[in-house]
Amino acid sequence: MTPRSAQQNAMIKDETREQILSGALRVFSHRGYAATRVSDIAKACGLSHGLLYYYFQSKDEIFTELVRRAVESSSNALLMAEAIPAPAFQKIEWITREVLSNVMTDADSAYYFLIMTQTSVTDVLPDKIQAIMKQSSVPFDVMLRIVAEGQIQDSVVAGDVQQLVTAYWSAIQGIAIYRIAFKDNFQMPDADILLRMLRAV
Amino acid sequence: MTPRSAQQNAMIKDETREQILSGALRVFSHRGYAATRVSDIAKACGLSHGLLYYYFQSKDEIFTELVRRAVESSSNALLMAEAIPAPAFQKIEWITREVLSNVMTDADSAYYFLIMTQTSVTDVLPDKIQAIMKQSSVPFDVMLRIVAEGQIQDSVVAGDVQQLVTAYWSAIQGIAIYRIAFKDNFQMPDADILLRMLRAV
DNA sequence: GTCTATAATTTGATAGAC
DNA sequence: GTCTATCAAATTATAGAC
Repeated sequence: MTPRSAQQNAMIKDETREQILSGALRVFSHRGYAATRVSDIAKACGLSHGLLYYYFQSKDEIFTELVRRAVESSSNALLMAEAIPAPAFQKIEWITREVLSNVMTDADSAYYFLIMTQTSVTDVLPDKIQAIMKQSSVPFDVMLRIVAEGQIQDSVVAGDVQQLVTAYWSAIQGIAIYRIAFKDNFQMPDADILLRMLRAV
Repeated sequence: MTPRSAQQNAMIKDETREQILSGALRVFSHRGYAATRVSDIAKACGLSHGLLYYYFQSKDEIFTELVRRAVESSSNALLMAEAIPAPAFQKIEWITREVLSNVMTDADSAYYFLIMTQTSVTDVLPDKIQAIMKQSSVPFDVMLRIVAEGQIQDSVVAGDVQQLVTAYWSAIQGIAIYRIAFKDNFQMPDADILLRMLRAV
């Protein structure tokens, strides 16, 4: 048997790392940070308890990486939508359909939503995570700007912008959670139902 | 000092029991079932660790009682609204304003929502609780009936009833969670914003 | 009724064999 | 790279003093 090259080793290491993060996402999202045991994660990704500590320094570090990715990806998605050269309401439509479609077809997408929700509610979390969570308002802030823009363009209904976005974004998050809770019995609402909250009459 | 009467003792016992449940609701809702330590609850209600076991047989039993109350109160509220002798959309309006008002002014109300959400998502829970949770679809089912009634009366927009209620109820739950996450920075959306999802045009 | 002390388990994390 | 064995700390639940 020829020895593995350094490159091959690096690839294996990378894959296993992702494998751990994937299993951890599933477990953390369903049980929350504190309730998740390291051995639960190990079992979920079919690896030994000890091996996780070869890839990550602690349970904290695994969770932190997941929260970091959740914040990063949702922020990027919203900032990208904002940059689309189109009328405000078209941006809102695009975001809504994109998010709902992701939540429906990609389980991880819904899990990331759930992790963010849990993290925002829980009072006991490592400091590092608290710091990352402070950037978690980016998606909400982007929505505030787009909705305000839509009101100027008369495509979004009049009313308090903060209230409109709170209702809209709460619904998005609520749907992601419902999708996980109901599993196969879940029926995804059409984007138009949500858009009625914002669309000008 | 005169000895306490049996009646006085019973009152104290009842009050302390409620005190425990009140503290437990706050802690469980913020940390989830498994992450909540019995000593956390004891600290939250200013009682000793051991005393909780005088009132409840286990951590399970405390949580079970809270879930039972959450299911019961939300079911009762919705069933009561359904029984109001009024057009369907007026029932929906009443429910929406009532729930949002409660979530805003009564912290416990929002905590109950959060417990229900967590419980519906988590995969590892005592069997007893799983059984209670099966009744948790009552509010959703009531909404299904009222919305269908509203469509017949042409006061609710056309469309798949399941989808409409999923969007509406997800938004309600999402708002309750957001209210807890944002605390004093939260601005409650006006009920009309949510009602636009359902109102006929 | 309420507390403190403690027993039995379980957990996060480490060490060392392969 | 991956596993098993093990430690120190924390947790649920109980026992017994007041």
